[in-house]
Amino acid sequence: MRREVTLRDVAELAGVSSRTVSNVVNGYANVTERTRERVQRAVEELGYRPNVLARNLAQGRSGQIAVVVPYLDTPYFSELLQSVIRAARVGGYNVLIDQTDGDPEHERAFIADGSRRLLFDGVIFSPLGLDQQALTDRDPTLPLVILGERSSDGFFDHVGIDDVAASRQATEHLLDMGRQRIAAIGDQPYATGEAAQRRTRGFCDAHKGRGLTPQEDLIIQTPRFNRIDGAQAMNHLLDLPEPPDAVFCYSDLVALGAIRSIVSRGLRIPEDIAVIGYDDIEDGSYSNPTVTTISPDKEWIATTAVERLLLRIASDTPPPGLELRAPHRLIVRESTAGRTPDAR
Amino acid sequence: MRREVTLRDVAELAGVSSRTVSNVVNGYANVTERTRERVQRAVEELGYRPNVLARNLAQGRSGQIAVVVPYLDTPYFSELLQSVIRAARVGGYNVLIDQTDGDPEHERAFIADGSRRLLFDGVIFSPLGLDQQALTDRDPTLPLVILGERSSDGFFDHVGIDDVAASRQATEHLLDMGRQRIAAIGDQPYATGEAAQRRTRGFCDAHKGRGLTPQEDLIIQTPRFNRIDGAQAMNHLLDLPEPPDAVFCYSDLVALGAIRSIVSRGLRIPEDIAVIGYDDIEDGSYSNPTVTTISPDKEWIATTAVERLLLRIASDTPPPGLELRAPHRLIVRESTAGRTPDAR
DNA sequence: GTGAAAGCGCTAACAA
DNA sequence: TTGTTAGCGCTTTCAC
Repeated sequence: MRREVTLRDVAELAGVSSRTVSNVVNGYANVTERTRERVQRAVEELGYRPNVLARNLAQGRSGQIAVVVPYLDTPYFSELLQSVIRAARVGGYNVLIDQTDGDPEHERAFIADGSRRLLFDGVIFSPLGLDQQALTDRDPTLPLVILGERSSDGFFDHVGIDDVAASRQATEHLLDMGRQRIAAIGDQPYATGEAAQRRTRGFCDAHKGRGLTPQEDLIIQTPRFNRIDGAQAMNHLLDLPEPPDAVFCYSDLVALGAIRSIVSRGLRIPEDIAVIGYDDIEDGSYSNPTVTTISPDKEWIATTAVERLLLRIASDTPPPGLELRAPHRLIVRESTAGRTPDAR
Repeated sequence: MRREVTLRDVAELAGVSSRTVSNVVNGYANVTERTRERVQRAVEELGYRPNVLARNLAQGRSGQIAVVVPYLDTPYFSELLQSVIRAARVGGYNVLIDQTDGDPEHERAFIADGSRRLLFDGVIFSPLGLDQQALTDRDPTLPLVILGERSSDGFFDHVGIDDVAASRQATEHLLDMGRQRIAAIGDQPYATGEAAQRRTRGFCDAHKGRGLTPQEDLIIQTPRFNRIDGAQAMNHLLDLPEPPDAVFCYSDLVALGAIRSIVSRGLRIPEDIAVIGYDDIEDGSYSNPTVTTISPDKEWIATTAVERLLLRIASDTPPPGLELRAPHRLIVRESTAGRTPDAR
């Protein structure tokens, strides 16, 4: 490759020191208009462009943040990432994205004392395979914001909606529609299933709040929150001697899978079975039927996460870890309300 | 931040030169077993970890590749990205992802002589707003692989399926089902719509091959390939005095939008109107009805793109730009074949 | 097989 | 306001 034009070359041509050129290039400090112009001209004449790698080393920062999610092709994450990238760009940061496939080792590599540490100035992380303990054993110098699962240990920020309240609200909506046998799909009663457990709790709370008892056998566990999980769980439910008349799904993908199963059997939604989802992904507003769902404010989550992370990066004494509650709301669509006469 | 442990510190403790430590750390060259061990111990004792930033500068490479797509939340891209990340990881590369929102300026910034040039060793790029000309005015030193749209100018590789053939095949499938009035949704008759135009060509070729003439007024243009575009275009078609009995959609999202419109009007798929899509995204196999589609081999595309890019990065004399044809196949589902008796 | 030392190109403390 | 210069921490040529 051709020899690169360096700061020194520019300095020489412009007849100034490299320090001055650096100042001009970075828009720093006080530089005489005359000098600035002279430098500018030299820059253009030589086609100089700063070497990011050198700058990174000298500054000890990379100008990049990493966003780590379990699966990129989960619509919830890809929709969220979109907003994260935009927010980071505004803050002058590039975004390095990685997916972990939920592999604990891979996840740990990101937040532990690793050789990649300096590659990013901070990490926004949506863990899946790591339990709370593993989150605590991390590089303490790494600015970190956690999304979704888990809760803050006081040393990082955590951004997410109130799962318990949201799930309770979803379940109450089904109860309000007069449903009697409500199933839940997505429970994960083990260390890494915190988020799922919070949803189950909300589900039970809603029942208890009305003096009802949730039926154990209608709470179905799934390893993940994908379409296939929803389809399988729903098939199981439909095979019961007395199938449910409503289902609360822990994600919209699960709901879409469940809907597929229901429709395949020739049953009607919501007449025979009402379905509600979680996440408000775009698919849910175009499917047949469209899906009633809990809609977390993704824009708020993304913006807040980036904001807090940049703050952490900028501070030399790390701010206290916050528990940040994103707004959410219930969006009622066909899967519980039925087709409205003039739907289009 | 605490003072970092450097190579020199390790060398001092181990009583060797920094050169030797570097050799050990990188698994280079010939180092005596004894020396290696001594160094290894020092590394552990001090908790040394190499500084990626310094290494990058010294080597003049970043160990990162960028993947640039128009929209991250388009399932086709997020599914593809997933495979790209995996393939890159195997090759020892990190993936920096960016989305351009189809903005030509933003796109140009990535392939032009920019200050971010050194941040990635190569780029896999799926352009949307740039025409062929703009692609040619790029940093000639940048290893580049283009996905999807456009064709190679001989200086970069292009990976994609044969759009004309695939579209022809899709259309012929509809003709084979006895459809008479076939519409096409997604044409883009302007400079940046090459891919769309190739699909339109295939659509027309299929008709001509059977001695038929495609009807101009059934070829609908859309600005993008999203659900909303499909829904709107379909509504328009349904308002025609004589609506089509089949639609070829230029993406699965368009198909899903179209399906939504059709179902909303109480029409049946495929009895009244058959629908075929393009891309084979997961949604299409869980929707009601499931979507017949053209399925590009995404794994092949991702693997090949990464492979070629790494090859380009490694070569000092750039290899010739190749036009690489990914395999594709037609997947027949309910939107053209109807519900099979024992569907589940 | 190992050591010495010269970069890589930029930033920023210190001086002038 | 501008110049001088010492790093940033690693790689790598060249000599031993």
